[in-house]
Amino acid sequence: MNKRLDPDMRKQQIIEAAAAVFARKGFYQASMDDIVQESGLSKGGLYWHFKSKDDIVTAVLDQFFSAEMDEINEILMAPLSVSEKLRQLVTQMMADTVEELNAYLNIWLEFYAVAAREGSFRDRMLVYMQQFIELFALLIQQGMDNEEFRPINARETAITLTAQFEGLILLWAIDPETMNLLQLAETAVDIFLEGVRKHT
Amino acid sequence: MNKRLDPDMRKQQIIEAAAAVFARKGFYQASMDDIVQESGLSKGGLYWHFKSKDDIVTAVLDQFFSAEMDEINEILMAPLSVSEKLRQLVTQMMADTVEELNAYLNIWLEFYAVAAREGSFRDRMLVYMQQFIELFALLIQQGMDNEEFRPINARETAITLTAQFEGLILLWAIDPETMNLLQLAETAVDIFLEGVRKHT
Amino acid sequence: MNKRLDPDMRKQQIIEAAAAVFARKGFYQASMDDIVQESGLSKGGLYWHFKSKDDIVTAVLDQFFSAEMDEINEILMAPLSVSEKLRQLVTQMMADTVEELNAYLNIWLEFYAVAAREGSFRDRMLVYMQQFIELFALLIQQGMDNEEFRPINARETAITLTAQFEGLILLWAIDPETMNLLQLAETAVDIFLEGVRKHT
Amino acid sequence: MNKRLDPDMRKQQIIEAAAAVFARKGFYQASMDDIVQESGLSKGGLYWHFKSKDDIVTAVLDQFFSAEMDEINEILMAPLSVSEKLRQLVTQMMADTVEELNAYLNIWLEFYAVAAREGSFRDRMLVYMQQFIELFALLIQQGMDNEEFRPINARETAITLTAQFEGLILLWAIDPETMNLLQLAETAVDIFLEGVRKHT
DNA sequence: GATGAATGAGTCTTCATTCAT
DNA sequence: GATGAATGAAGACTCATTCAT
Repeated sequence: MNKRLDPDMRKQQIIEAAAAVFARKGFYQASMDDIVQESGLSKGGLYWHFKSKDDIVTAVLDQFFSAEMDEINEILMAPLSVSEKLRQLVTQMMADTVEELNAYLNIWLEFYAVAAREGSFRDRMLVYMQQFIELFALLIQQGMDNEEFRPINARETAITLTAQFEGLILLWAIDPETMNLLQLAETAVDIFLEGVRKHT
Repeated sequence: MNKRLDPDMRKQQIIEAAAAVFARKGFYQASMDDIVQESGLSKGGLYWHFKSKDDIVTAVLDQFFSAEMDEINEILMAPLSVSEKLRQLVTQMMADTVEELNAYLNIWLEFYAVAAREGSFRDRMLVYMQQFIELFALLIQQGMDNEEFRPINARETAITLTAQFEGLILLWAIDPETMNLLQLAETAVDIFLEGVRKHT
Repeated sequence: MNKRLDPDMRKQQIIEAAAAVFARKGFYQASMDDIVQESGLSKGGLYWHFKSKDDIVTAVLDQFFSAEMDEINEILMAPLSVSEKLRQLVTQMMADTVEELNAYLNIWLEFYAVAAREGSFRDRMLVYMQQFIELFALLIQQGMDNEEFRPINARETAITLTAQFEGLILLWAIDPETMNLLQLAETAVDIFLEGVRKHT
Repeated sequence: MNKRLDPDMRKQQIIEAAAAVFARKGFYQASMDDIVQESGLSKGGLYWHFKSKDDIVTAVLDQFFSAEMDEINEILMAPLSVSEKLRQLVTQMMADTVEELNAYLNIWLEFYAVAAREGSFRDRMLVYMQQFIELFALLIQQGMDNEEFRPINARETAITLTAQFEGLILLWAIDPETMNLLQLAETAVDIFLEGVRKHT
């Protein structure tokens, strides 16, 4: 269709089309033809840039992960108290989820499902999860060092905290009408911070 | 193969076969032929008892839900302090998850993914989630009435708590080797209980 | 369902149900389950009385033929001039077609289609057609003997006449809204009678 | 099998294969696999050019109709008396039927059956029938204007005439051994022309 | 006689992938 | 690089028929 774009831009174009289609239909429900139509390229064109459907799925997810990680890292750099950073993070991430990620939430959920079943996907997921947990663990360790938090196991607590937010997104994805994700997240942070804070 | 079972037992037989197949391959990856093979029945036999593949999926999930709800209800009836009940619940549910539910975890995750995308599934999911949240909310209300807990919004806290456990299961499903689900759950309850307890 | 009817009545019950279903869906579109439902009997019950679906189709058609032949014979016995008999026949048969046969017209048409393709059906059809033509031929011969008609080949003319009416029913079946079958049939007889009448 | 034909030729190739199969087995008895085999294309290839079995059926019939209409139109253009044109038409059409259409007669008959039952097919059939009747009506009107024919209702007579020929084909399709279609058609035209001719 | 659960070959259709152009 | 026609295995589902009860 459009001729001679930079190959990376073509890939990007395909990834975006695929993401839109996957969000609408799920990885396995979506067909290559759907992606063809959404992308405006031809069947052969897709296969020139990606060698299989799984390849496209993987590319979509990688892109998704790195976008999320970038954002988190940025917030963690800010010069705030640990408690404050946690609040920020929550506010920011949930606001993102509600706004722009909304459309891609389905992909997110489906990826958990697929990852739990298939090795190659799981490995990619693990890398991401571990980075995420690592960041939280550092933050928590910092909190203990500060004496903002009481002594706790940093890694376990980090996992717990990650789980808390993934879980909230999960529930909200099922019932966005009744639930206010931002408000719930704030309640969760409040309880968490109260639960780990050092009584003086 | 086997002839003339009680119709309910046949349905049960099919549901179990289907659950096993779904756990292995996922709802959409699994074919009716897979279920045929696993169940030992014929294609037509399956369709005699269930009118479509979706019908089987739904039956598997309903069964799954009601089993879980039964167990939870049982624990909630026990004559314990609210904090103790919460600990019990966690210990019990996570132990279950690790042991018997293990095989069906994949189904669980995939159902979240599908539910976020398709109405009929979502509705079933909502009913379950609401029951679950409701139970937690009651427990928390009880905790406040007891003066075990400080004044908090019971429903929001219940959602938060549900999210915490669903989230933990989610993460653990991806990385069961490194994570100790029971231990993590206990850490989570500790923090939670500390976070909501009334200081005297 | 109902118990112990006379076997012939059971057969009749099945034939009627089948006729209704076939009219609605066609021989091949209709399933045995459709007939089961319409008849109120069970699957096994149907197969007790008829050994196959084709058997039921055949029975429906035989019944259909003999009903039509009876009616025609009756009219031919009446003490009228040949021209008058022809008019009567037409009036009667077309009125029947419009009224009661209406529902079964589809069967009629489909049977032609099947008969043109399959031996066993064709043979049954032939017997009926030949009887029909034979009757017309006799009538026409009578007309010549009477000197109502000019000398013509009785058999060929009979076939021609049969074709005329079958053809009218055919066209009308496709477009019953615009066509008035009775009127058309009268026009056809008029032209025919004028075409064969002896000028004196 | 063959690669890269002109798309229209491919469609034509499929239509011809399908027509052959339908003639042999009927629309509903024929399977897509039969057409695949007859056409030498693959399953996917068929579905690339036609989106469903019904689509193929429709294409076969459209082609069939237009071929027939072309031929008729040609004859009607000839500079002959109306009576002569009618004779020509009959001779030509019946000769065609006997020769080349022979193989496709079954399709013709089955289409009547299906058309009487299903809307989309009926509509296509109606268009064709109306064109056909229209042509005859014009011819008859011409005959009256010429004073070849006595005053009659042109449309009704046209329908009658159409019915006469469709009917003859119908009967002949059931019993081609005993009947001489050409001869019968001539007898029919004779009687018809005598029945409508103006006595001077 | 009658029931309805069970069978399994067969149906139409989809879809990831390939490849001649 | 790109196209889109072609492939064929696989999918969900149907249905005439059988047979234990």
